[in-house]
Amino acid sequence: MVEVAIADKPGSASASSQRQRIVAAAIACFARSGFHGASMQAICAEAAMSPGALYRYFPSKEAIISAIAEAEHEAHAAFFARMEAADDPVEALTSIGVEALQALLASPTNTLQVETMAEAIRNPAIRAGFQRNCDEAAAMIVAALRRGQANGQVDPDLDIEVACQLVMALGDGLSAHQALDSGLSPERLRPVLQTLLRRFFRPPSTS
Amino acid sequence: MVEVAIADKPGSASASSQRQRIVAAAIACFARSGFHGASMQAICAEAAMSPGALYRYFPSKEAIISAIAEAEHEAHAAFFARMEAADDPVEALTSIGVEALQALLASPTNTLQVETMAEAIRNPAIRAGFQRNCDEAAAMIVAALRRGQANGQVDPDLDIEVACQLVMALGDGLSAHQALDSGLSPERLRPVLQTLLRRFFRPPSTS
DNA sequence: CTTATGAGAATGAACGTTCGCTCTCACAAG
DNA sequence: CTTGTGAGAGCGAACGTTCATTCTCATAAG
Repeated sequence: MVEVAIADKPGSASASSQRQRIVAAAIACFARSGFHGASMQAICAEAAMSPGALYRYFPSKEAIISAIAEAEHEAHAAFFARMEAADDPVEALTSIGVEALQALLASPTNTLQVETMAEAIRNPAIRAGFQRNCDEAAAMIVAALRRGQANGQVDPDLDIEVACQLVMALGDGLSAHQALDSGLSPERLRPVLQTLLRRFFRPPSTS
Repeated sequence: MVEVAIADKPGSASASSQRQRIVAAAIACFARSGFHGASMQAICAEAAMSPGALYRYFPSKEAIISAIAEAEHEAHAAFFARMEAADDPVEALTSIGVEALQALLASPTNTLQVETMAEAIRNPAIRAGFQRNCDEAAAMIVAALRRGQANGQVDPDLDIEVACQLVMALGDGLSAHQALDSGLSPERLRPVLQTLLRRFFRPPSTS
């Protein structure tokens, strides 16, 4: 599924491409059965690889989980980095939210979001990654909203930090609900989400 | 922790009180280690009961999980039932949201919310319960908001069903975030949440 | 030959669950 | 009152399975 572009070592199959093969297989298995429900044997089968070979590239199951969480972190970061360049933070939040949800719909990682959160509650390594993720995203969103306040695009009386937490919680909640069922199509969601964000963040009409 | 009020059978300890003892112990263990991380031995130890005794009251681990999910369902239903009697659906949503979050903070079930969602992705029985829960809550919220529209308390142009999904996702996201880190105190949250819900749902000011 | 790579059986621990036994106690018989 | 009985409740060792991980050995490349 995921192919590597650059060669790593002149060996038959580069080490990093083997790792990526394992990660892709693990994502498929974890999405199917959860972190604890998927066995290493199943991951080995999915990757067409023996346990001995797999353990040459990852020291433990947890290391694979961490690698996946790290990859998710980078994907998230890419989304939120767009907040930095946005002219209008409110419209940017809407677009990013809808697009992230659309991307999730077409990805095998959609169920892993909830899985990762559940794992983060108990696994300190995952938890640390999750919080770092949250903190980085929050920093970008808060900064963008503060800029918006300075530009008159965002209500200056809002408690921006709490508002940011609310918006991030909304995003995670939406991704969870969407992984579960929710015949909620992005097309139908978009205008309502846009209304919510605009009314929430825009300065009360004094015109 | 949980005491039974009505006698069940003239036996020394009533069957239903034993079940409640097991459920309470299981909640503690699941909150500590997750559904799959907690062993039956650990639940037995927490309940001060042997495996043989425990299996007299529950046929399997999954049955305990289902019983907990069912109990959560009833707790949720109690919250959302208040929507029916509310004069103002927007203010009711705010109060219910803050109170539910406060109740969660003081309860051992706070981390179970995420756990249950993760389990619902894969376990059909849990999933069915979760969806039933969602559907019932959505029905009440939608009905209340429709009444609000008729009374001029809610923007008549809103897509109420989608708006309801958004609000429920927000609630689940908040409970998840609060189980994970929660520098978010209910006192600080309340006014911001109130602002969000009011601005989202109220008719745009035409006064 | 040396070294990196992989296969796959083996390992020991831990799991959910079961089973046979013991204990307790209400109650009837003597 | 004492004794016998039967059933419900509980105990905890043991079972079979599955898991993550490791070990040994074969193979291919340099």
